[in-house]
Amino acid sequence: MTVDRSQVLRAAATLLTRKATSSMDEIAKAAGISRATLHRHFAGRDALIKALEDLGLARFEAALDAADIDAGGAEEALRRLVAQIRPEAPLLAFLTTENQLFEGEMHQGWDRLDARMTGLFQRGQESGEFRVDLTATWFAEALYGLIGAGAWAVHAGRIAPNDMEQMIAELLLGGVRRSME
Amino acid sequence: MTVDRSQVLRAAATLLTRKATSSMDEIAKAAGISRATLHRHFAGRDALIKALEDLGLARFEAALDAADIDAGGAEEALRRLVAQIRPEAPLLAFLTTENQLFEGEMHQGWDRLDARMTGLFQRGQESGEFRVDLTATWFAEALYGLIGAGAWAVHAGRIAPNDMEQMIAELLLGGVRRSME
DNA sequence: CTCGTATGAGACAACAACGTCTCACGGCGT
DNA sequence: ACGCCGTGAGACGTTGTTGTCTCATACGAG
Repeated sequence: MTVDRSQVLRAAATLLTRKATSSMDEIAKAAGISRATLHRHFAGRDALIKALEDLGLARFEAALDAADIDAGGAEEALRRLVAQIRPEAPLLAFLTTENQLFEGEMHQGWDRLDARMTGLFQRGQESGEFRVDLTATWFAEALYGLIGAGAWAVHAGRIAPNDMEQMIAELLLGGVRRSME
Repeated sequence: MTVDRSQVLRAAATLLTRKATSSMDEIAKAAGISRATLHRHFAGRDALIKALEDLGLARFEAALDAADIDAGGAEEALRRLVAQIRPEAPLLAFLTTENQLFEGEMHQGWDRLDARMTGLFQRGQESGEFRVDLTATWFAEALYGLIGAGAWAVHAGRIAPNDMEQMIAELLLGGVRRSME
């Protein structure tokens, strides 16, 4: 009976990613609850967005922890990270596309997140696994972009949900070009 | 004196990418014109979005033409395409992130555009330049995502504007992994 | 069973944004 | 110099959304 806040937030993220101007009423319908209940859980639209950001950051941090990104090879660590991110893709896609969040004061959590992400790629560069002619910062941004692209492609039916993880990891790691074996 | 429509649309795209809920007044300010003038050129918000979509599609088509994507190697064709896309990145980033456009009836032009994009990657796959364990459709979606990521990274000051072209092309082609020479 | 709690449905005023209008200003061509 | 657009500024009514409220209902715990 009691509303699952995170489930509501996921539904909101999915809807807002497609249509950022959705009204609270549309969000409530998408979440399968009434507008009154939505307002009981989130004071207003701003509070909803904020909760969305907090949840997304928490899930991203959790994915980084669960992937144990400091262990083993950087490539394998990255694969584990993408695997952990997969179920949270719609949520994270919203965060990375809604730059509105950064207009005011950027959420402090992003700094830490970016640092961990960049650190992973830097580790790969230092170990010789990753190329050094592109910046680790760009690698992190590219991963964000590919998560969004993957979530959209799945939503649009262009790729199978189960393939998303591999599609993102393989493209990010190896690119489009055919490797010479 | 007379307002440059495309310039207004570019400013609108840049603003709307960051904050999709921007009001017409904010858009007008961002474009450096009054709200009245904005309304004189675009009947309403819907018309503005539509014009944005039309312009973006036209620029994308023009980039495909200018890049002469059917000539030479697929890799070089892709590099030429990215080079042509660069100046239009903010506009295209808006289109690919605002999936609101697809809620109703998808703009017919997207079909043709997707077909050309996918065709380029398929050509590369058939010639042996591009890997075949990922789909050409995904390659196209990934490019869209990387354009958005690149535009954002430049806007955020994370990468230099002049580097964006190379960053996108190199990552898309070769990925993160260091190649064995 | 009974109570407490959470929800859905709907009404309500307040507010922000929209779309339209008018009027005055300024540059530009004739 | 004159007239002509195109623009900026602002006022206006209208619409849609928001946030809050009340009331009835349904579920679960004790």
